[in-house]
Amino acid sequence: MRQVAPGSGRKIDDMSAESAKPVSRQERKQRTRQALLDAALAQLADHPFAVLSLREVTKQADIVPTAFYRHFVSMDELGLVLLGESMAVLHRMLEAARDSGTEFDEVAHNVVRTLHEYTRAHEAHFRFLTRERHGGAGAVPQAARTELRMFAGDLAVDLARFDCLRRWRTDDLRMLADMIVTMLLSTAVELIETAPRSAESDEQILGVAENRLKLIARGAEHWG
Amino acid sequence: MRQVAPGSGRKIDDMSAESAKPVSRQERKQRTRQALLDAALAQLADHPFAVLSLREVTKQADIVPTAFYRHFVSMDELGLVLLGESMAVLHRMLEAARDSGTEFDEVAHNVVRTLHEYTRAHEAHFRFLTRERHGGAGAVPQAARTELRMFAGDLAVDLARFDCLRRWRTDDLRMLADMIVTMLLSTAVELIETAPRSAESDEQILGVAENRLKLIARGAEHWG
DNA sequence: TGTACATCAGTGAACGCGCGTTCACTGATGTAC
DNA sequence: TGTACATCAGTGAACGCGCGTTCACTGATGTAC
Repeated sequence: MRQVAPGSGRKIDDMSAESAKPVSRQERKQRTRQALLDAALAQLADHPFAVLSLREVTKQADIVPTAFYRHFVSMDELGLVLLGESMAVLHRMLEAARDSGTEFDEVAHNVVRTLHEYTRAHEAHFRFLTRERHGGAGAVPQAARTELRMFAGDLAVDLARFDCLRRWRTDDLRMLADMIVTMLLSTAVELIETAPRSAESDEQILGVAENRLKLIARGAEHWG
Repeated sequence: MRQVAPGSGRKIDDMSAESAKPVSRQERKQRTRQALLDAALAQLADHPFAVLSLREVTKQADIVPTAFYRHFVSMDELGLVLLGESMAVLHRMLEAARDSGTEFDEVAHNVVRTLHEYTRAHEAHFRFLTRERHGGAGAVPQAARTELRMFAGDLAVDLARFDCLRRWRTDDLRMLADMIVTMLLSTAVELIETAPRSAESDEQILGVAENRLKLIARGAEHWG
């Protein structure tokens, strides 16, 4: 991110296709901002957010610590942006899984495949969400809990559309949605943290996850 | 913890019953050690373990920072001792819940009551466990995950004794045990974090938890 | 198109602070005689 | 029981380090004419 004569410091990926040479100031700023977010996300693989250091994040984003404040007023603000990104991923996943069937078992199968795809595409975000969910009293963990609670609410609305859940009490739907969210997130973390990574171990984890969903579905069918 | 002439600095609880005045050196040491553990646990209410500071912990235990090393070689060692305490609580709870019935619904009811009792008696330990479970790459979170995995294994063995689970595959029993452990721990955290605290809100949370267990039970009955 | 000025992302020195850890010490407790 | 010595939990000064944040600055980009 050092200032250089235009073009002289261009990175490899700037060369691709029709890469316009005149990188505008706001484009540069946007890139640095993204570099900060990426650097933070990378460090969150191993540590809770509360332990991140502004200096480490800026070092990894290749700017000087003080330049951080050109982009965020505090680490908490950056954390809340990451949370927004993570929740957007989750909502897109829910969108993708919607209408993936009418039979519970069919839905379970498809949901688990969708989860697999989204988890692999956004590992860091999934890890971040599960970690911060239990992360304590900071602004980020609190917001994460609120967001996930709202997300479970959205899911409950979707669940209400299933025939056998149509007449359930709202509380019970919430309970069901909470269980499913928790289960999906722990499956995501299992996928991410299992090493060595292989198609076989992924399939095994997905199989277990599908069974958990089906078990919940059986329970729901014989409820009340 | 300042050194004082014998008896001159006695605390109120030293006065109780037949409190022997001659507090031996090893008794004093044991008390300081416990004070350190308690201080750490108190701070863990709001923060992940990774963020605790030796200086804060010793301040709250009323000793000088350097005296910490008379009791533990590092904060990690202290954290692992806390983990041991927490797992002991969990195992005692499992023990107390064992043989609490033969019918699933009866067991669900009793288990949830036992959980309530143990959670209230050991709030900090329950919170510590759920937090560190997702806490990252440190020694304490890793050990917490290992311990909880083993605990789920123990629970799976107990589950195998139920008539309708007798013939389940080991994998499926593990899956069931994992779900139950996760569910019980999140119920504990809900109990702890819900404010304001009241008998009504506790009952509501316990009711939902009981339903979740029963739903899982229904699923298990109609499995395979 | 060329020139003069404004903007502002990134710089680097400096600050005060809390951190973990070292070390030589103190003085009450414990023990040997 | 009394005395001389050993033990060792807790002390306090000192260290070097990384932290978040302030500030005046630089110089390429952007704009007005």
